[in-house]
Amino acid sequence: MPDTPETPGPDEPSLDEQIAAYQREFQDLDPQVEKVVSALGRLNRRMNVAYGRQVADLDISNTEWEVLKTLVVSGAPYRLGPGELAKRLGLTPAAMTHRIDRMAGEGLVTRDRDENNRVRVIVELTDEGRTKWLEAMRMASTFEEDLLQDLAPEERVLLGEMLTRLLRRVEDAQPDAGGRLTDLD
Amino acid sequence: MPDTPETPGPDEPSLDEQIAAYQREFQDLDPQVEKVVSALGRLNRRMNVAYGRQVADLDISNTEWEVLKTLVVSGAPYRLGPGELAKRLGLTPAAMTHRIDRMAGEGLVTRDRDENNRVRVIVELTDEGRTKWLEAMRMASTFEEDLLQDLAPEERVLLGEMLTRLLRRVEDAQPDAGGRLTDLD
DNA sequence: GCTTCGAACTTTACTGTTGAAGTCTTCGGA
DNA sequence: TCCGAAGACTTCAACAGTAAAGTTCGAAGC
Repeated sequence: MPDTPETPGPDEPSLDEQIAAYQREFQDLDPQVEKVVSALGRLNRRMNVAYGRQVADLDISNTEWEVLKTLVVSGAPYRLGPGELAKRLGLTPAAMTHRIDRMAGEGLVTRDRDENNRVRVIVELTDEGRTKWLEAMRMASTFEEDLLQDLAPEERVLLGEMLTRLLRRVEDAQPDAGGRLTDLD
Repeated sequence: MPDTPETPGPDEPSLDEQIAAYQREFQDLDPQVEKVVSALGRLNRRMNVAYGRQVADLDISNTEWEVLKTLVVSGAPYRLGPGELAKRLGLTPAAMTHRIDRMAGEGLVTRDRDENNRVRVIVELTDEGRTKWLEAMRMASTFEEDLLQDLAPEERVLLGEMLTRLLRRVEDAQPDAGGRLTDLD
């Protein structure tokens, strides 16, 4: 039997137990804030595991799926350079080189020199890559619909809106020396 | 200049642009659902980068901080076996062995054989490890407070409650063959 | 009291990522 | 035109993680 990375935290303490433990050690912790943050973290871990399992059925990895998504989002003709891909995925260019190697080998993308500027490289989605993306997307959207099944339509909108507000706070914050999230506007 | 992994997605398309792109390629995508899911993903990526930068000031890595948190949550006397730690962190035991090696070398934890059952190993938080956790927690809670500054107190509670509902859906779902999230109760 | 089984790590080989150095091309002066 | 600097990858060495095999101890049968 393989040493599986094991579904994260099977008998890990519940969210409330976890927060209670933190409060015992660190009194001025705001439990409301901590609940939001901890739930976000756990939710994401679980979701990534679920996505990974699903796309594995298509013989691609979670990381390859990320690349496919990025190319699709860039729109037709589904082309980006390795550097741009790396930036958008938060990877080093070196990692991107290897990832593209693999994916080109699997026929998900092609890698070619830009004839107009021979320093540049163009990574382009193949039809197979586009098909894989579509299949993954279909599976993902089913999963996501299941995940949100307990939320009424208005709640979904509200949740999306609140998360967007948080996102705006992190994304628009200029890299402040002290690491504080500065006021916008 | 080092090849930095670069703050994820500096000029990545906005959330709405991204969703619009998906819809062009995959018509029956529910934009409300997708907005929630994409915002969750992005938020988490940004937050992890931010945490990583903050704890780096304490000379620990994000992954080491995870271990410290897990031990603190377990409560006094802050002891767990490598296997249990691995399970809670979603890692293989092998990875845990190396992580503990490193952390023991840095004085954040101790590693000892259990005298009552010499197959078992006990990882215990040191005072230094506990101090690091506390400092990291202080920085994190400031950041989290900043992050949530645009939400009114009632909104924070509501957000936490909705996220908990989603979490319940993923955590309680039995590993269903088809990957569907089954109905509970 | 052996022996076998199973549990709890550890070790080894391989894969993927980072950080730093190297290569190749383009561009902007001297 | 030629040179130097900058940009865009790629290569290389070190490190972290996974999978699978190995080790060691404890427990359960015979």
